[in-house]
Amino acid sequence: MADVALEAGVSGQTVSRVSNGRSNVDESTRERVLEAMNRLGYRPNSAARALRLGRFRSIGVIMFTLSSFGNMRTLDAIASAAAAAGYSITLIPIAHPTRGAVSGAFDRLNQQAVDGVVIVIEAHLFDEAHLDLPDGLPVVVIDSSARTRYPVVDTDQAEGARLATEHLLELGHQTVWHIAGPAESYSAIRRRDSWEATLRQHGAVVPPVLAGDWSTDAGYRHGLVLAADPTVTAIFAANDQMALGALRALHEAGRAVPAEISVVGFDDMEESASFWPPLTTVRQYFDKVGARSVAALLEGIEGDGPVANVTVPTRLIVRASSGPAPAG
Amino acid sequence: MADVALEAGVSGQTVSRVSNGRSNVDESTRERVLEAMNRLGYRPNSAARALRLGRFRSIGVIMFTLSSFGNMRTLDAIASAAAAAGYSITLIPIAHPTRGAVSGAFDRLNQQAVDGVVIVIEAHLFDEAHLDLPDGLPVVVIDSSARTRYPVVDTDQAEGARLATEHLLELGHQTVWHIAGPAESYSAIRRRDSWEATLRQHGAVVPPVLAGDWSTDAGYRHGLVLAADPTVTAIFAANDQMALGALRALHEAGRAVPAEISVVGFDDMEESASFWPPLTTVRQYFDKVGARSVAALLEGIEGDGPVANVTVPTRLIVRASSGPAPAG
DNA sequence: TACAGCCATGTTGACGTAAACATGAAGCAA
DNA sequence: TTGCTTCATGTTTACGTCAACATGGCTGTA
Repeated sequence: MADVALEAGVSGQTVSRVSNGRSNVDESTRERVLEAMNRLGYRPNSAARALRLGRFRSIGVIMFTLSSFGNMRTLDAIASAAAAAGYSITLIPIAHPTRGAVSGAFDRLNQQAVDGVVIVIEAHLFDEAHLDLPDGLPVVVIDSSARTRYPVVDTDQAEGARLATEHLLELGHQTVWHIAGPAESYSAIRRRDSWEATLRQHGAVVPPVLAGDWSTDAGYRHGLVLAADPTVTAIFAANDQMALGALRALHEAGRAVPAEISVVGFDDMEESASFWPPLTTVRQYFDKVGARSVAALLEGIEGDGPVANVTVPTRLIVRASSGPAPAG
Repeated sequence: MADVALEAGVSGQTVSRVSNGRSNVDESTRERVLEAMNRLGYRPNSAARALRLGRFRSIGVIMFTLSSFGNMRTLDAIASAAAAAGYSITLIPIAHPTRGAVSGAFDRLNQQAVDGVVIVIEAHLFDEAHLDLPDGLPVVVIDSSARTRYPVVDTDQAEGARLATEHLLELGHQTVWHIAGPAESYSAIRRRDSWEATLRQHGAVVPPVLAGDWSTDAGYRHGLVLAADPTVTAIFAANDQMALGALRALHEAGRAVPAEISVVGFDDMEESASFWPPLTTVRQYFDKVGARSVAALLEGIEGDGPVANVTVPTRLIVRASSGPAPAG
């Protein structure tokens, strides 16, 4: 900065004013300074600026696997929203979801230069009592328990599961089998609970829950079992990947979809419309979740009032994998 | 820091030494300082540290869509490798891949607090002449032209396409049709070129290239056309999503896979093994690409010598979607 | 002319840290 | 004992920026 000031024949303060777009600088001076900046390739030092201002203009995002469809879309939306607000994203991945790793990540976070944090951890794995985020650091949680002391932004899991289950019941199926997500996942639990509640509400028998782990393999394994059971006519998988695995199992077993068995997923991945048959599923608006969480966080950072929770609705996308229950 | 120093009855410098784990501090003093830190909830200020050291311990990642399978896996690997080296990741997304947006991202980058940058932009969209990264800022490019002045880490696209094409030729197919990626993508071009070269090398006819855009829709559209052509017996799609779209088109047209037509993809997404039929494909090791690019970048940041390019091999994963050419 | 008010610009200092140098005590060999 | 080394710790300073205050020229009015 001093070099620029020298080059332009002004003081450092004037350079600072120009670089921050302040109005009280003479036009000719401003141009001289800008030219000097270009000539010298001046870049404001963000560390010094952050030190001075006490703000980093950066948002931390804590995530487990990036490799899940939903997390990725959410991250994308968070990044876009943050960029639009002039914030950058600092990614804090947690490779192995052990409690120790989570604590470690939070410790590292304390050292990070962030003004706020979005936590995208769906599991019970972090015990809030044990993680001490710096006081006053705004936090927003995505896809977790509502029992946290931080604001929560989340998809309406219960509504989505209800839509899927009712869709199948309305097609005339006696009941709906459920391939669930892992027991540690809040969203998996909420989908399962809502599936069960919807069945009861409609007076349908509640079959045993099939525990999965979001993977195609889990869907495949349970799909093989279900395919062998002639009484099964409708399956609701807790995500599209498990639905895909189930579809494969049904194909291998020679069961027709949807003529003999209907399958419904959850997520609406880009590929789901091209599965064979194209998958009926519950669409989640991850982009909206991401955008809303950033908005909430920014309110926490720049605003003053308390931040409200946000629930994002879902939508049932009906495709060829679900159809009327077979006669008889 | 001053408070901690006062509380522990030492100088700020000693606090600094403790906080950096230096060895030349008496054990009793160290404990006293650590205790004071805990009592006061002291967190080192990363901005001040960065200002003093001129290092941020952060790596910038510039990406187009996060929502592509490969990018996501790569980002995951980059994040893990960076975390292992004590670096954090600053994500710089480019929402709309126009040239202006790219330049904007680079401008923003200049303001960012990063020690190096990984560029994951596969298209020609950025003209190096026009983007002025700060001199001396280490850069590694993933999945781009080898004509950049920066080190490149990339999957061996040509080898992968050759493996796929030869696999089909060896199964007795007269030739192989290709659903290509977008013309702006370097990796798409390399796969196409290698496909073509392999066909020629084996004396096979080279059918017209079918231009796609990575999407399942593109695969579906071209798949419908190919399904209607009785001479087509083998399809090599430039990625798994287009292969999935093609599979759907073939199903709809009632063409048997692989009895009548074989299909091979590229990427090996997690879902590909569960497609119907399970997809033969070329596996890319995105995690390796990510890890290597971070290693290369760190060498550029912390090392001194020139950084070499890295090529990561691929592997053909044979599944049920490819089989011998139909007789006659 | 005199004085107030405004505006562009300059000067000073502080943000929190760590490198460089300084100090002083303890240990050890001649 | 003397002189030299080693090691823990303290002091000073600079990193680059920007807020706060200071300065000085210009304009307009009484």
